[in-house]
Amino acid sequence: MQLEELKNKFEQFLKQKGHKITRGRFGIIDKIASYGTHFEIEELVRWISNQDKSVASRSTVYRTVRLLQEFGAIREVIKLGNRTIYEFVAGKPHHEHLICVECGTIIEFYKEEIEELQDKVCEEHDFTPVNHRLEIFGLCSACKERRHENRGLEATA
Amino acid sequence: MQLEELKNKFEQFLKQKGHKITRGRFGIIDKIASYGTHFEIEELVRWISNQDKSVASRSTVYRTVRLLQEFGAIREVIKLGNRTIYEFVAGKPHHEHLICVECGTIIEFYKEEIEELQDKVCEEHDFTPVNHRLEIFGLCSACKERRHENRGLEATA
DNA sequence: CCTCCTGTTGCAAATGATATTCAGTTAGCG
DNA sequence: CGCTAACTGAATATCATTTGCAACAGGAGG
Ligand SMILES: [Mn+2]
Ligand SMILES: [Mn+2]
Ligand SMILES: [Zn+2]
Ligand SMILES: [Zn+2]
Repeated sequence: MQLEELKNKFEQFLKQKGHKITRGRFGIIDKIASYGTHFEIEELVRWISNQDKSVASRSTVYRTVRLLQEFGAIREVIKLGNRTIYEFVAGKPHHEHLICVECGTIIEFYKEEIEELQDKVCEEHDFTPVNHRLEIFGLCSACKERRHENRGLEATA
Repeated sequence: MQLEELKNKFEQFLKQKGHKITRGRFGIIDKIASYGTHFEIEELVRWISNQDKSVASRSTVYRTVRLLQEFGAIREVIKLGNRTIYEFVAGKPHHEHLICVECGTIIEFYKEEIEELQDKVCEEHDFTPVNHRLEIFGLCSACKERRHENRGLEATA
């Protein structure tokens, strides 16, 4: 399993920074990995404390998420209003997101051509890209249908 | 000037929603228009209160920015950490942003092909896009140079 | 114009997410 | 082991944004 590999690399990372290898930090990684999808920190905090309060406190979760971001295992993938949605990117290939503003459904996609065009744009502006985020907000097919139905009822009322 | 036209349309918008035409709301529009670039709300609040405290209070600025967003004259264009950068889009054509993480410089760009590819992706997922945001974070040319210089010094130390 | 009703404003206080402080606890080098 | 620096949890602070509320001002109708 590549989760172990990631943990090893994270260990290296911590050592290099003069940080310590602690139970809490690795417990959090396990929790995030088993959570399995996009998550918000508060959501994660609640989930962890429901499962096993001894893993880590809210403060440690926030601190560790930060470390994992620096390390590169976690990305802020969606910023909607004052919510921040993260993703565990262990091994997962890079991708972007479609977000349904009605029901919150998240659809992932990857378009090579878009990536290439971005590089082109950066070159044109002598800009060195480090990372990027493309968010497309709209309605998923289910919500679009639901809206049509409702509109129909209103029209006949 | 198209600012007047925008104000007229905003007036229509307000009436339709059962809202009132007030000095404060239009004063804020003028301030945002004359501010001229991307802005953060707190920044705008400070700027307005430096210029003319009688225009509007912090609360009214927040409330009005919200209205202008609904109306479509303002967009949240950049979300970085816990900062939100807005833009007055009156008449300005749609575009995306390159953001220098070192100095904060913002470069605007527009790539038709990227827009088209996005539409394609949405179709493929039966998703109805409402709006989108593409943020590319990295280093502007000036900051890239500066880094190289520093790296050079460190290397010889 | 005046009146009245409703939406609006400013301020203070509430939120909610995230950061920080600090005192007690551990990791891990020697 | 023993020590010291890093870590942790709980409480507290911060920062942006929102909300409650009492005073106030649009604007429709007279
Ligand atoms: Mn994803
Ligand atoms: Mn812009
Ligand atoms: Zn949906
Ligand atoms: Zn720069």
